[in-house]
Amino acid sequence: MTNRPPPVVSSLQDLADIAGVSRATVSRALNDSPFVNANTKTKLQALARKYNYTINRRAREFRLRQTRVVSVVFMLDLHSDQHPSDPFFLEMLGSIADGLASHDYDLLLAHAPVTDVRDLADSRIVRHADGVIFVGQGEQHETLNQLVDTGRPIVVWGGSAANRRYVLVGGDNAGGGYSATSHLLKQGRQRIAFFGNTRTPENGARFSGYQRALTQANLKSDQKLVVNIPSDMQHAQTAIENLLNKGIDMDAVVCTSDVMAIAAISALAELGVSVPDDVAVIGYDDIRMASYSSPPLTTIRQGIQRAGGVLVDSVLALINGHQVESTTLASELVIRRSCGG
Amino acid sequence: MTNRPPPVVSSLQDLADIAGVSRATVSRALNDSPFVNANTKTKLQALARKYNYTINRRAREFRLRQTRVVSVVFMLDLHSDQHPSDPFFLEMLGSIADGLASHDYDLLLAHAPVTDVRDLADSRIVRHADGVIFVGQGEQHETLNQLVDTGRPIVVWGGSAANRRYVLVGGDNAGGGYSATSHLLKQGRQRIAFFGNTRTPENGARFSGYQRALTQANLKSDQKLVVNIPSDMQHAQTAIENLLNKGIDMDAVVCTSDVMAIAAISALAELGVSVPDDVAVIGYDDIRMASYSSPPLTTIRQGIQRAGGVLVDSVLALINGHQVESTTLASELVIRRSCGG
DNA sequence: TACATATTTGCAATCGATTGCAAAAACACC
DNA sequence: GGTGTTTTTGCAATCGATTGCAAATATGTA
Repeated sequence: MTNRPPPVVSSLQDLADIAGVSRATVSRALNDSPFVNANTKTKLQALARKYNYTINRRAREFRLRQTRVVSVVFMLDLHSDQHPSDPFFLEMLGSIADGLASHDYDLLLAHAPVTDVRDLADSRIVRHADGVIFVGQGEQHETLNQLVDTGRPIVVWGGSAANRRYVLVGGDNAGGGYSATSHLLKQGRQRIAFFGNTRTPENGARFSGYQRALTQANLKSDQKLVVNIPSDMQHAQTAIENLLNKGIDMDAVVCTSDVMAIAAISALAELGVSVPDDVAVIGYDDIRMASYSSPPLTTIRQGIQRAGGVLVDSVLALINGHQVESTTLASELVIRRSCGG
Repeated sequence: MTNRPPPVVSSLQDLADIAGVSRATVSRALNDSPFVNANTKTKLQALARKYNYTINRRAREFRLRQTRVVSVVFMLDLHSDQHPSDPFFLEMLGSIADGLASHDYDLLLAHAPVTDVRDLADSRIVRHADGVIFVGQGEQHETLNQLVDTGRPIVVWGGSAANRRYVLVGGDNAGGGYSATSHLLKQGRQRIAFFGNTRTPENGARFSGYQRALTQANLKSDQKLVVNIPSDMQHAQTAIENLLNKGIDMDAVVCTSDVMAIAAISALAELGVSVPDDVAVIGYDDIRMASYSSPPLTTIRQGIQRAGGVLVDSVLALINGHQVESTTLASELVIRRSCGG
């Protein structure tokens, strides 16, 4: 087929030589500049396709001093020594990846838990990216505030917190906590436990919703039922075991994540407590597995798919120097069998 | 504290000017070259720290024509329209991320399902990275073979397949399928179903192990019990419903992933079938949730943590021009309640 | 045709780090 | 001090794309 010895085209100059124009013109043509004759432009673009040439990204980024990379940092709970294994992260990551890809940005995945702003600001995660998306605030609210002062475009998924200076995207956590709890109350549950690390803004808000629902039902929250633990499976399991061992009366649990709820249900079942008959359990996030667990999980749906898009749009807007407002996405109660649905 | 007006140090030249040497010397000093006087070297390194200067990665990569980036591509099942939500992916990703980070490489996450090699070879995923790790082969064995011919360093997590030319890292799938099945047989189960897409090399091997165990027990595999479906929750659920609706006799299910097993258990429970009393279920991967589901899941453990390290070491060795052997990691049966263990 | 104006194109500097080669400095030894 | 080695350092070219400015070409008008 191809009997022409294929010249190696590895730079604008090569293509310019073939076309008999200057590399400046080729550069402009491929970047769709208005200062190039329309015919020339089409011809050069066709030529680039023909020789399977694409602009050298490294050279371009070097010259333009940009990276076209956005870092994604998952804020791990420092009190939980586990690697992230919550599918919520994966679903969020997928949704962010899609959003970035559709804008031709790359996604740099950060791994390390974050403690010090200085370290962070100097790190590759931040320096080597045009912007950063943080998923969750952990207990690093103030760190994030300081980071925004360095002028870096950053966007955070999480809950609202006092004196916030960074752009926030998040669900309606107070509303979610409220509707979860009041749903259980409507079912006649009275002794409702709350599992989660309330020091994070997201969970703090969910907890306040939980309390509001109790107050509204003329119930007082019982400190013995409020279990302040990292949102992972191990802690949820242990918490159930502790409550049952101590013989604390309880007929429902509100968890701040679906994986906690799933682990709680398993722990209850292992100890012979029936879900939902004896104890109802409700999760948070509506990860895909929520509808496939045993029993299927009642939960608060956060629009994870939409979240990724909003996070990406926000960070790209910041990168392009625009003003960006924080966003709150609606949360929605999804009723399934785990609370007697 | 700092009363000296802080000079902005943004290039080797700036630092060289301050130190009164040439930028060549600074470059060599910061790269720990042996051709620099030890004193000079320490002095310059201290200076760099003091002025909070780090080498401009973009410039360096441009000059060196490397990226220090490794792409990770999750091979999605083309017959499954779902985004990845299997925690196996997340755990694998975390383990790869750690491995790369410890070698100072970045992780570029690829999103799109892959069909055509040409597209892939031209894509940013491949061009913009020094190497690529594929997680799973899907049904793209031949595509991967062709891609390796382009001379790119690629490493694949998966199962062995005929005429393979790429470097493979994987578990002992035939062994895993065999030990899962023979464990069930030892428990007296006779009508054992198999769920999974056997067209992928990994699952093909697991299926062959399943068959070998049956043959060894003088049982013939029943086509009605072999359900060829993508390894996701939706399909597993539907498969259970179909089998039960058709009244097909069965007392156990071997699944090619834990999420399938979890969904199968849920579907069975919803239809009033007890696990493990009526039907035993066994999964694959030993994701963290396996031990927290209801009932806890018997499964085949793949050393996911170790896998990431091996994948990373292999791809970096390829990038550095070394010869690399394929690796098979041991698989291990983990017995929990879901099969009566 | 001559001149003014608008469109296109090319020249050449630039981004910051690396490295082959040559020059300079340090050292060794007589 | 002179000469030969070995260590250090500096010079300057290079990677590939972008862009301000000037030059060239095309177009319009009298």
